[in-house]
Amino acid sequence: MTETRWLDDDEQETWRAFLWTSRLLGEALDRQLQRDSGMPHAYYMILAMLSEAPDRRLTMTELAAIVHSSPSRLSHAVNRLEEAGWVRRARHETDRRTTIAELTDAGYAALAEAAPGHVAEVRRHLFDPIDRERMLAFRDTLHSLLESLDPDRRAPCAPGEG
Amino acid sequence: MTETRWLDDDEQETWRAFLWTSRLLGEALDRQLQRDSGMPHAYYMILAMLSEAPDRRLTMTELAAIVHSSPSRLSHAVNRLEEAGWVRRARHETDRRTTIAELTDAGYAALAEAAPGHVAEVRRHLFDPIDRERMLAFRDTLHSLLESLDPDRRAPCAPGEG
DNA sequence: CGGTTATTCTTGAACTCTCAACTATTAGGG
DNA sequence: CCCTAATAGTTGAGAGTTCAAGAATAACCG
Repeated sequence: MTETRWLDDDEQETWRAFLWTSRLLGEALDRQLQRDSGMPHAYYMILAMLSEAPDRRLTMTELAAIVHSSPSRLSHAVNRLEEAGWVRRARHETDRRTTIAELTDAGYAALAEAAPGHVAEVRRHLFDPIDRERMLAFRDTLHSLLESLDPDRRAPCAPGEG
Repeated sequence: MTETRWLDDDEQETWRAFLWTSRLLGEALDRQLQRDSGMPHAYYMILAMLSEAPDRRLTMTELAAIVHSSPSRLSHAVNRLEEAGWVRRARHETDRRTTIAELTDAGYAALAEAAPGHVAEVRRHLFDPIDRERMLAFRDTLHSLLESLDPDRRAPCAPGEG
């Protein structure tokens, strides 16, 4: 046990600003999606990532890595999404352990309908308030943080339509 | 309804980087606190904010604003914290509607014991990976976002020992 | 004053997430 | 080959959050 090095004032302010920003932004997006499309943001993300995959199919493990979810969380979520008719489970051809999650047409339609409102909300809260230069610096900093948080680089931040 | 303006590649990358960063960081902190101190981060924050208040007391409304919580969430949380003996509810002198939440000595002790490990985790994930210059730029960007997300500026990011 | 409105806080139900435990299947090593 | 270990996924219980509803009190205002 070494002596604790406390946060100085600048660090304190940075940390709390990050905390409130991610909290408020997350809540704003959850509220908008829940209200307008009846799904939480985590579920939207699952549909979005599936929609970008080849044949709109991914194994549970692949999907969990992409949306940064625990296996358990994803399994529960897919249960709900299946009940809603937006996702379907299928068997893997050769490995009988693995389950494949597949976006249904209804799921694609729900995603397509939800997307505009969601993107507008992201733009309003995340991109309207800052100019492009600051956005790019912000992105670089986030990538540095991610590298430390997720050393295995499981998940891409690359483009799609989410 | 106007035509949707989708996110371009840089925006997409920025948005996802922010999403995963806040998700992973939040989960890391929750896990550390839950494991080492038996409380989720939201509860730690409540104790921390109370500890910085005059007499370690705040009304529920004040506290909710400071920790960016809904009244309901805070009420449930204080129920648990009261069961744990870390917080006590008291009456307001003149306004019988308002409840005052007060940090107990046991609560202060729990906070003091949890703090070093928590701060270490914040430092490890948030400050070790980036230098001071980028941290300050990061902070400024977050403040811009906060201004849009929280126009009433309800909550301070100013220093304390949280 | 008296009635409406706003504020403060709490509750219960529904839902999501976490964690630990568990099943089933495949891969590895003597 | 067989036994162990690793991988893939699911489940149930417990805990936290959200939302809508409601109770109590205070403030407003004609």
